[in-house]
Amino acid sequence: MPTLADVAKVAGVGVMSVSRVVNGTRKVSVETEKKVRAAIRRIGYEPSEAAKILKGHRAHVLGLIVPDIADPFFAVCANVIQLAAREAGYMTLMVASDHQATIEKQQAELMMQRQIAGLITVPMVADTDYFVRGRASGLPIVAMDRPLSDADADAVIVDNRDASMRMVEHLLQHGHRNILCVTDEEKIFTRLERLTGYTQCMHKAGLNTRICMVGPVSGTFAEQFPSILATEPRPTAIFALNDLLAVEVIRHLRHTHVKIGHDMAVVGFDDFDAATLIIPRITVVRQPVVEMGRQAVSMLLQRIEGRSTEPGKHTVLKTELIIRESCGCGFSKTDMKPKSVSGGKR
Amino acid sequence: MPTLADVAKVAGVGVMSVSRVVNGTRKVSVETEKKVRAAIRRIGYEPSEAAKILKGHRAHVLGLIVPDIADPFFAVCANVIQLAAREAGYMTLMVASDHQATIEKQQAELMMQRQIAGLITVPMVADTDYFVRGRASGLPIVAMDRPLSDADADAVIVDNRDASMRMVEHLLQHGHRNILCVTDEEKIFTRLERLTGYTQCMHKAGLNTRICMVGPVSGTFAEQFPSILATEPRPTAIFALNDLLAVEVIRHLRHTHVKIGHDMAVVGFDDFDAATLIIPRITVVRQPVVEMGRQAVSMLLQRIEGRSTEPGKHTVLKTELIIRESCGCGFSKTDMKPKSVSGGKR
DNA sequence: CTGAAAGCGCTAACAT
DNA sequence: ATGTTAGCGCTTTCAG
Repeated sequence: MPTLADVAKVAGVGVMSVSRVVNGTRKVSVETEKKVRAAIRRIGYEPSEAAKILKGHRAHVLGLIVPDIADPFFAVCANVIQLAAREAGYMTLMVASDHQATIEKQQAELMMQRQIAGLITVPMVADTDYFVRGRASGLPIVAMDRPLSDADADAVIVDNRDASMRMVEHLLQHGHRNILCVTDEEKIFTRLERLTGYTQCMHKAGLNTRICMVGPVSGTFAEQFPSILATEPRPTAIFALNDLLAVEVIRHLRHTHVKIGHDMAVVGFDDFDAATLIIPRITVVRQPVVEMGRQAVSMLLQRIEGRSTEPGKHTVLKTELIIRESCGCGFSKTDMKPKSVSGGKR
Repeated sequence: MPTLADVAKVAGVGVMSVSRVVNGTRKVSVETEKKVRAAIRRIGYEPSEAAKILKGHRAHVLGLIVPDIADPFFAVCANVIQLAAREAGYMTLMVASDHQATIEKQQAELMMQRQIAGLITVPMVADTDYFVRGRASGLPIVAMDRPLSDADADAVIVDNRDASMRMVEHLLQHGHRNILCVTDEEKIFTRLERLTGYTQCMHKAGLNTRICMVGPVSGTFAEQFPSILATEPRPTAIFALNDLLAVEVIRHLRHTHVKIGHDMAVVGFDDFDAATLIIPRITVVRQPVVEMGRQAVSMLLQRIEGRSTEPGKHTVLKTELIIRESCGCGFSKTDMKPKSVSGGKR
């Protein structure tokens, strides 16, 4: 591993001239530059990031914490983020918090020790102390999918509540009055917002809410659904608050031969591959996953490069209602065309 | 940021005592240790990895290169690997090569510059020069999903050819004689092996092969399928060589109202969520994704910790034929039970 | 415009 | 068992 000093020796100049050429820190005579460049190529010099960090610089590395990399939603996010980071000259230290705030915190601190230039996180709790310490030490942080309570944090989120309301409204227009909302036990921002959207919309229409909570404590959807069906008034539509829940619901419905779209309308939050393979195809709220990732990196880079010093901004991205057939909407020629699913470019 | 020297000063001992306590390098008197530990806690010391790297140590970081993090197969791999790495005290530098050998190489070299302790890669070409340079500099490398031609490389792969043969055999047992194999234009190990398995099995049975290549050059499946159907003998079964291709096939079949399982048997390689949501459910070859990731990390750690110095081993993992209904097999009570999909723990 | 020296935090090697 | 020193590769500072 040749060092800066080696280059200097070969080029016959001082170390600082080499440093200046490499970093373009200051003016250097054309002749010196030529000699240095030649020497660099000749011995194959590559700067040591470790030495720079030791001198107080930050690593050209971004940190990324998501709950689960295997989750299609986060996988697409992670992919975009890593790509954008690479294009900007950064590598990505990526970790799954496994939905645990303790792991999230621990990994965030390890990343800080490594002098990452910035951090993108899908925080498990809105009130993280590592975030405060991070900001204190000047580390830019962008929250994704869920905001941080700290007013100084940038965040990229979507209009969860609004999306939820639009979806429920659509169901109401189909004449549904008893809409079951399926959620899980996680008390996270997105779920809560979506639930609120559902509740508000139902109440505004003068209707009762009906919520099925799925999870280790409450049990699976399959376990709870029979008794839900047995209780009047029977729901005629199901709104699943994320892709995983939608899949669970659909799977159970298929198993029990409840005909989706006929016996029971089914709609979901998050678009997923299977949504267009099933007949009828599932109506969903689509989140702009790719855009979210791009935005997060863009905001982070702004902070890193010191271009922005204002207090934290919340970028709220628009969701899209993808009306297909599972809500009761009829088939249409254009609707039946197989569309490429966003984010699945391969 | 308190340093080792700071701790030494506060504890009233020499720097090396502190270093020894922190790293457990050598015996230290109980008293000194107590003083040091107290001082560390008091001023909140945390070791600087950069300084260690400068001293010639390696970072406690693993590199991971996959073609595409958004691809469900690799997303699950990545998740497992990152988890196993974390459990072993390593962070993971993760990057998508976007199926391009140039990006793979470039990122691998950046990782090496950062002094990663080991690298797991899904190589785009079997013959990478960065790998050679890596080994030369003592960097352990494990290839995943596809082997490297270098005999000294560890690899974790599956029995692609055998799996393919078993699948085709199953189709033959159903009485199919004209089986269409759908593949893509990527000339990668897995695809080639699976194709070979198909071809060998067909030839062994005295049957002709029929291959539909999908890609930018050849065109989409939808474009080619009509003419395939028009040509005698008409295929009665389709074998898609990966999950993405299977989805493309299924989507087109749905669109053209070809009834899967009745008009046309459809089977795939790689299990995917949608496979069990569709009726009939899709018969597939399941790869042990989680096991692959775990194995890769385990092999890498062995090398890193110097426990193994033998030449490269190829670990070949067994695949599993998941017989469902799309191949023509009848429904059975146990088969209909919704199973949890491996790797999707959330 | 260029160079020399000091030092970032750590540990290997050598004292004690 | 413990302390001291030198130096990893780089940049900041100060002198030319």
